[in-house]
Formats: sequence, structure tokens, C-alpha cells
Amino acid sequence: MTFGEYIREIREEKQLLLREVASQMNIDTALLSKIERGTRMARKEQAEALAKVLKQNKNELLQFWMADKIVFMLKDEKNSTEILKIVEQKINRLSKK
Amino acid sequence: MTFGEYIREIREEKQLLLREVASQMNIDTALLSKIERGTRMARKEQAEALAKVLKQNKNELLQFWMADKIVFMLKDEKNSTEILKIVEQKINRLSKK
DNA sequence: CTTACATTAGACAAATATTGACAAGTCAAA
DNA sequence: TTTGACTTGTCAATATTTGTCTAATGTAAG
Repeated sequence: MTFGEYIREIREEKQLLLREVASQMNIDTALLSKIERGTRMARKEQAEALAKVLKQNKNELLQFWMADKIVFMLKDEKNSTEILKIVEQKINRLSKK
Repeated sequence: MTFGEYIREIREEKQLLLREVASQMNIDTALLSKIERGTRMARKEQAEALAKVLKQNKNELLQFWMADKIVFMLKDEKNSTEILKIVEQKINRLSKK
């Protein structure tokens, strides 16, 4: 499930309209529609605004948002698993210091 | 070790000058210097050109290059490990399909 | 010290990419 | 057919990235 699918699900659970949520975020309805459908990437501030409007844990949603960005980078790579291993090693080394 | 550190090591092993490698890549010496020092990110084509000039395995170097980009995105995140887990799950699900 | 050459730093314009809004479109329910 | 929710395409404005130039710094040899 992508970030967009996720927030759409929450929005629908809460029975909110695109128009309502977008308005609270101070963005165009069309833009929110695109974010939910994945044709546009939310900016960090927008992800934060979404957490607020949809009453979600901000850090958790931001993690999801960031994960989405990385998945997007990797989605066309045939060696994505291998790349992730390298990343993990590097991150582990970084965090030790 | 970052991508830049890595290629600098190889270049020095081969006793090549920045000027020589940059010239073969058709870029300015200053730019290659920055790439090696990590103040600029190489573009994909430049990473490929480096593989060629330094006679490295292209796919391997590109993996390293991509890993570096992701590490760069995650380096300021406190929950990078958590984020990576989410990414892995998503990637695994994607590759199943 | 000077010279010569390698590398680096900073600033800039040009090229690219991202962003948000608008207008027009589809779609479904009434 | 009207209404309201959502979607799509396009565009100008803005922001970011890119590569180069010049000047600075480092360094080894004479």
C-alpha cells in the first residue's frame, strides 16, 4: 500500500471529502487528489499537514511517507534487494558512530 | 565508505589525475573533485562513465551509487532502521507480483 | 623563495524539475 | 439535466541542480 492509498483509506473512513481535507491543508483539491492517487508526491509539510488533519501520528506518517519515496527510487531497479542490503550496512555503520 | 571515497580510492590506485578522469568523462575537473568529496552527487550517466573510465563493473558501481543516494536521504532520520524495514516489506511485496 | 601543477572553493548562469493553481473533463446519484 | 465529488491536462512560477569559470589553496621540486 502506497502513502497515497493509505491516506485515502483514512480519509474515507472518516468520511471526509477531498475538498474538506485539501482546504484544511491550504492546497487545491486537485493536488490532494493527485497525491492520493500517487501521480504527485506530497511534500514533507503536506505529509505533516495530513497527519494533523487526519489525526494520525505525525512521525509514523512521515516514516511511511519517506519509505514511499525510497520505494519509488527503487521500483525500477532489478537489484533493489541487493541495494537495500548495502544501505543497511552503511546505516548500521553510521549509527554506531 | 561513500561512493565518492570509493572512486577516489580507485582513481588513486590507478594513479590517475582528476584532470585525466574528468576529461574522459567530459566534465570539469572541479566537478569530479566535488563528486569525490561528496559535495556534489554524481548523476547516473556520470556514475556509468566512471565505471567505464575506471574499468569497474557498471552494475556494481551503479548499485553503490544508488545506495549512496538512499543513505543520503536517510542520514538525518532518527528512525532510519524502522523506515528501511517498511521499505523492505514494500519491495518484497512488489517483487512477488 | 619561486615555479609548476593538482586540487578545491565559491559564485554564477543555464538547464531541469517541482510545485500549485486553474479550467475543463469524467462519473455517479438524484 | 443538474449537482457535487473527483480527476486530468496544462501552464507559469518557483526552486533545485548542474556544469563551468575564476580564484584560491596545497604541494613538491628546483
